[in-house]
This record gives sequence, C-alpha cells and structure tokens, in this order.
Amino acid sequence: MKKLILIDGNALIFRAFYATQMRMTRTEDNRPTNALYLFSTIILKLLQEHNFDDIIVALDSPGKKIRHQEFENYKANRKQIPDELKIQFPMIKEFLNVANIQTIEVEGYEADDIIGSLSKLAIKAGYLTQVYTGDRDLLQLIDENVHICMMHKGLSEVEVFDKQHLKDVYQIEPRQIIDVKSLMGDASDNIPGVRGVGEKTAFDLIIRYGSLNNVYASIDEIKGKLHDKLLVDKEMALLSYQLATIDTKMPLDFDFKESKYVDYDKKNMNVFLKKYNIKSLLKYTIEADTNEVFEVNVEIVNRVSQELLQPNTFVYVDFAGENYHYGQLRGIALANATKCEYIEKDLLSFDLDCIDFLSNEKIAKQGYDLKKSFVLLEALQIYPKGFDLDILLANYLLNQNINDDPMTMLDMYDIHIEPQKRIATFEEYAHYAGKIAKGCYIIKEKVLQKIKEIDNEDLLFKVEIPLAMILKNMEQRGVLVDTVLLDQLANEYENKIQSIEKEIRQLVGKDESFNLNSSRQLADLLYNELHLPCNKKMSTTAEDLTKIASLHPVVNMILEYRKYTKLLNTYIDAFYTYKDDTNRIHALFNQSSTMTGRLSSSQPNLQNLSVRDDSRMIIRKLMIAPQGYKIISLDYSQIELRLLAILSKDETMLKAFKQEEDIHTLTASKVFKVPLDQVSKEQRRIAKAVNFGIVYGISSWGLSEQINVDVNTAKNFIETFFETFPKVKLFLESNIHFCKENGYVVTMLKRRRSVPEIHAQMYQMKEFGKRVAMNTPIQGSAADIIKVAMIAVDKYLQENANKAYLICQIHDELLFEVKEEYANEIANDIQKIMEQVIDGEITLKVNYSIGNNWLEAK
DNA sequence: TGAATCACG
DNA sequence: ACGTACGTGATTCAG
Repeated sequence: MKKLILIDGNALIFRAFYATQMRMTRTEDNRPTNALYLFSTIILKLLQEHNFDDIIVALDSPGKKIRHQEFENYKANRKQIPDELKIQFPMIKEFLNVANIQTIEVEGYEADDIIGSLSKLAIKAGYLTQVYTGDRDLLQLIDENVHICMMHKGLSEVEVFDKQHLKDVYQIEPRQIIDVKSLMGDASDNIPGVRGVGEKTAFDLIIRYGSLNNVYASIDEIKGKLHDKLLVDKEMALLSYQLATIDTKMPLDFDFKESKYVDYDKKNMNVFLKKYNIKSLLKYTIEADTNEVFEVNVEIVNRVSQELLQPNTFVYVDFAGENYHYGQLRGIALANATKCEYIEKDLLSFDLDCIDFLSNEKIAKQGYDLKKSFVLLEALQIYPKGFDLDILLANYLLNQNINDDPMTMLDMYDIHIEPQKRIATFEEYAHYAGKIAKGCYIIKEKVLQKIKEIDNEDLLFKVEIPLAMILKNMEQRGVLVDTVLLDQLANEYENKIQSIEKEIRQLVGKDESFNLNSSRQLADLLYNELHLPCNKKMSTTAEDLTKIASLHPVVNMILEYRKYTKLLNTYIDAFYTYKDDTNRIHALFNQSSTMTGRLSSSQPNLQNLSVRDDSRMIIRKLMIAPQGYKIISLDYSQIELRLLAILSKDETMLKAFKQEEDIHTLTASKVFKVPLDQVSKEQRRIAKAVNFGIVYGISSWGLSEQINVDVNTAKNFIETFFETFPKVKLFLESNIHFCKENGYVVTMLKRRRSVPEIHAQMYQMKEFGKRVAMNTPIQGSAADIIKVAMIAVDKYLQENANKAYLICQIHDELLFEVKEEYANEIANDIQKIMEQVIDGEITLKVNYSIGNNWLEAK
C-alpha cells in the first residue's frame, strides 16, 4: 500500500519555535533560526528514517479564515505571532522547497481543514496516511487508513494513534473527539465549550452518553451543578461542535502526482544549510563526500609510458594560477582504463614521444577546458591536435550550474575527490591532477551518452568545441592598448578625483575619517545630517542621487567622484594590470559560465566598457588597431526582438522587421495609439522599455518601476502590446507551459537550461522561473546565433589568411583587427556572413563601422 | 563573504 | 500576503 505522510506544518513550526526559544540560534547576520533549525532537523530525520511514497506539508494561509464568519471570536484569543517567528516562515518555506517537499495552503482555510480534506482524498487514492501533528483535534480524522502521529514534548517522541489505540487511551471513537471538545472547549482556539467542564468531565460524559446530542437528550439523568452548567451553555456547546469539526470536504483538486517524493539535491541542501548557519545538519548533505573518496594510483614519471600515448587517453593540463595567459602549467596528467601518470612541465618539454602524441591529429584524445589547456601547452611550444572532446563544455551543456572546477563536475558523477590543500606538495597536486584525469576518463562515456540523450551532439561538436578554438586564438591575440592615452587618462583621473574629493570634504566639513566610497557613510551624511529627502531605504544609487541633485551642490560632486573613481579603478587600473609587454590585453572569454549560453568576459571584463556618454566612452579609445590596421565593429541590430518575431512567427512584428521599420516606434504607435510619424521621443523611450520588458519576461510591476508610471498604466501598455502582437503572447505562454511540463527550456540550437524554480512552492521563485522560461529561449538563441556566426566568420578569415583577426565579442557585436587595405571589403563580407547565419522569412541585420580605435568604430 | 554600486548586452 | 524585470563582472565596504 502506498504511504503518504501529511504534516501539520503550522503545529510543527509553533512547537519548534517555543521548544527552542531559550536556546535561540541565529544566522550570521543575526536573524533568528531556532524554529527553522528544529523544523529542519525533524523533517530531515523523518525523510531519512521513514519509508513513504508521498509527503505533503499543510500550512495555514495568511488572511481571513472562513471559520471567522461562523464565530467572530474564533481564535481572537490566539496570541500574535512573535516577530522572531514571523520572519522564519519564509525560511521554512525555502527549506521545504529545497527539500523537494510539496506544500499546500489554501486561502481561507486552516491547515486542519486541508489535512482533513486531503486525508479523505488520500483514502480514495488508496493511500495509508500518517498525519504528523501536535494537535489532539486531529484525532477525529482517524480512519482505517488514516493514522495520527501525535508529537510529544521535544517532538522526539511520536505516539501513533489508530482506532484501537484511541480506544485504549481515551475509550472513544474518532468522531467523538468533536463531542468532547465541544464540551471542554479550547482556550487556544477560542472554542468556548461549557464553562466549568474540563477534560475529565467531558470525556466521562461522552464515554457514558456517546455524543453531545445524547448528553442533552439525557440531560435529566445528569444531576447537580453539572446539569445546570450544561443547560446554561447549551448554545455555546452546539456552536463549539461546529467550530471543533474539521472540514473534510474542502473543494480541493489535488493531484497526488505533485506529492511523489524524490530525494532532495544534497548540494542545494548544503548551500541552504550553510546560508542559515545550520551546521549540525550538514551531516545530511556532505555524507556523500565523505563516504567514498576516489583514490587512484598516480605515478609521477619522467617520461609518459607508451601505454598512455594511445587513442582515447584523457589529458588533464594542471594549472593553478589565476590567468592562464600569464602563468605556466605545472604539468599534465594522463589517464586511461589501466594507467594514470603525471609529468611535470620541464620534463614534458623533453618527452618527445608525449609531445608527438599530444600534437598528433590522428590520435584522438580528450581533455578538460581545451581553450585553457591549449594556451598553456602552446606556451611551451607544444601544439596540441586531435582533441575531440572537451568534457568541460560537454558538461556545461548538461548543467549550466557548474563552475569550471573539475572536482565539482566529478562530484556530480559520484566521483568524490578530496579538495586540494591550500599549500600542497608537488606529490599532492600531481596526485590531485591524476585523480581528475582518471575521473574524467571514467565519466567520459556517461557524459557523451547524456549529450546524445538531449540531442546536443551538434551543439557540442559543431558549435561549442570549434568555438573554443576560435576563442583561444582571440584571447591569444588580445587587444592592443594605447599606452600614451592610458597614462594621460590615469593622470587626469587621479587629479580630478583628488580635487573633487578635497572640494567635497571642504563643503561638508569631513576629514579623512569619512570614507567617500562607503555608501553607508554617504547615506548617513546625505539623509541624516543634510536631511535631503529620500524615499526608499536611503539608497545612494546614481539614479536616486540625480533626483536630489538640485537640492545640494555636494550631490553632483559625489556623482562626479563616483564616475572618475569607477573609470580609474575598474578600467584604467585593470588595463595596467593585464597588459603584457607588447601592450596587449588577453582578457578571458569564458565559455561555461552563463546560464543562457552567452559568453562572459573577465580579467578584465571587455564586455562592459563604458559607452553611455562622451566622458565615459573615451575608455574605448584605449583599444586601438596597430599600425597599418583598422578596428572594425559589426553588431546585430535588435537581435533579440528580431528573434522574438522569428520564434513567435507574429505577423505584425515580422512585417515590421521586413519593412525595416523601427520596432520601438512601432510599439509606441500601437501602445499610445498615435500614427507612426507622430510618435514622440518620450513615447519611443517608453515603448523601448516595454519591448525590453517583454524580452525579460514582463511583469506590470517591473515595467511600472522602470518607466515611472503606476502599475495599471504599465498593465495597459503590456495588454496593448499583446493585442498588437498576439503571437508573441502565445509564444511566451507556450514557453512557460513547456517549462512546466519538462522542467527546462530550449534555445534554437537545442541548448537546454533547466528551470527548477518553475516547480517551486515559493511565489517569487516560481515567478522567477516563469521569467526565465520566457527570456532564456530568446537570449540563449541570440547567443547561439552569434556563436554560429563566429564559426562561419572564422572559416572565412582562414580562407583570407592574415588579413583580419577577431579580437572581441560583446554578445551581439564582434570586433576585428583588420589590415587597412582590406577593411572595407572584409567588413562587407563579414556583414553578409553574419546576416546569413539563419535563413528564414526575415534575415538578421548587421551594422558595421570602421575606425582606428574602438571608440571610432562604434 | 554578501550587499551595494555601476559598467555592459 | 507576498516582492519582482533577463544575463553578466569588478570594486568597495563592513562584518
């Protein structure tokens, strides 16, 4: 028989709170967690120690109770929930979510009623139900297949009540609990009962007469004071009967598919417990790590043995530095089914057999992070070839939630390697690298099988892996920096910052102890000392400061100060840090770091150089073309909206793009109901925000915040948008639907992103899941397209060798260094290639420009 | 280490 | 009754 565990959530939460109030536990930022702590302890223990098929936690929903209507005093006596407990409810919900436990709350009903109704449904569905509660009321629900597990004291002891046990203990039938309660009342639930009748008398009466009605039918048999008491409060007793009766016929349409229990993700639970500082429960989550540690016999060799210089050996390049363009590998580890060896880099340089093996195109081999591996090997004049799998990229397609740490990747395949010590000996890190190589060798087929299962072979082998090589070349070439201008700007900004800082300190009378960079201190100054008006939580964002700039001269000075410190600290300094002796910057373009399939850039980030206004944009002038070259920039115009049109097949939107109309103006004309040629600048600006909002997975509240209108106006904009582009609405809805059905969404190239949030219990999480479901197919498809474009362009550049080089990608834009004499021709060709990566009803549009530096090429 | 802030698509 | 736009990375403060 299937077994269902049904938990009276609120009863458990309250008990957990009051039981541990004296030894309060807290998060590091001092939020109380005692109820969360004990609640989690009980649930995790229950999950581990009990066999069951389904589990549900029933919760009270906030708001007016239907029972209030029956008796206005109902629960009026109930104490206010202490604040210390109140703030733990969201944490507990988050816990249940992480624990994969279905929760149920229904507006207007209490947990009791939900449990009552659910237990009846469970009987029909063929379950044996165990209800965990601390509330004796629920004993009335006992049935052949419904047992009540009464939690006592520290909640460690559980007394299981079935019909027989109830009879043994109280000598009554389940339904008679209601009769007893209607006589004795319940102070905490504010059920009045009969004054002067307590537990003992109530039970005696019901045991003797069987029911409340029979008590009154036989009232003449009862003598003395009790007789009078019963008569005086007869009405109260009858009302109490109603109040004490748990509703078992709520209109619930619950599908038990929802409550099937699947084990929670230990990793997520680990993160959760750490977040709330619940150390004592970590044993439930790291058990997997400590259980079985992966051990391999790693031989440290002077020459790699022939057995390993064979097809399908896994090669792991061992590197520990921050940036592989500026550091050297320590060595490489090689593994196959029978052997695992590590060779240090200086010895590798002399191991010609191994070098031949690595460079032999005809011997297939596999690696982890080929981009990084190749850069490191090439620095030793070893030019690897024949690598047909990058297991990092493969794994990235399976799960974007990875960081690029091979240990955590292997963890997911139940290969648990002990983390490396911070200070390790040569033997220790060689051993570690060996284990990774061996682990990767072992999981290789499994990973490929999974790639096949989700039909991602083309994406992996025709897009991501070739792209890795293109990115490698791009990073290696780097971007040339104008050092003369760099020095000049550095000087200028330093001076500016100094003088602004001095002025500010003079103006507000603050010495060095006041830290201008501290937003807290700044907020204190502006809002508490200078009493400038603030709405929200004393925010000092540029946006909010601009609003109050006219009220005090210091505000604009702060904005200037912020601007120049930002430019100096984030950009100028970074360029000094990362430029090599040829004045080139080799930023990283990370291929496995985003959830959507985009690239990201770091060390330094070249994808967020200022563009907003002239004074900031000058940063881009630092990226220059060498003598005899030009910089060309090509960018996709409105790629995400164009994709939205293509993917949704919305006729109006497709037509607009076909006719090269301005999409923001079109939206404005529809939303504001004015002719196309009468759209004002302001209207276009708002329409642009609406269009973006659609791509981000719109909410009327979000849009209203963005464009500073009330929620209803924003709502109207959205509705008009959807009326204008009805298929866009259908498309977005179908994405949500698909996501709910499958738990993931896909892009044009079948790239998957799993969206566990879509099944979350917590409202905000679920809403986030929906927005992700709407946005990722668009943003991710745009990422797919530029990747394909980069591959096509690379092919073209190889055919036109040494004329142009890709140097940067900024999501929808590609930058090239190109020989001056070919600049126009090549820009034209690349434009065509980029535009034609997809063929359909409408083509993509690419704009380009040419200049001596990045600023000019924009 | 996380929050705040600011830079980009 | 909630608390919200999507995707990134770098710097700085404060605990």
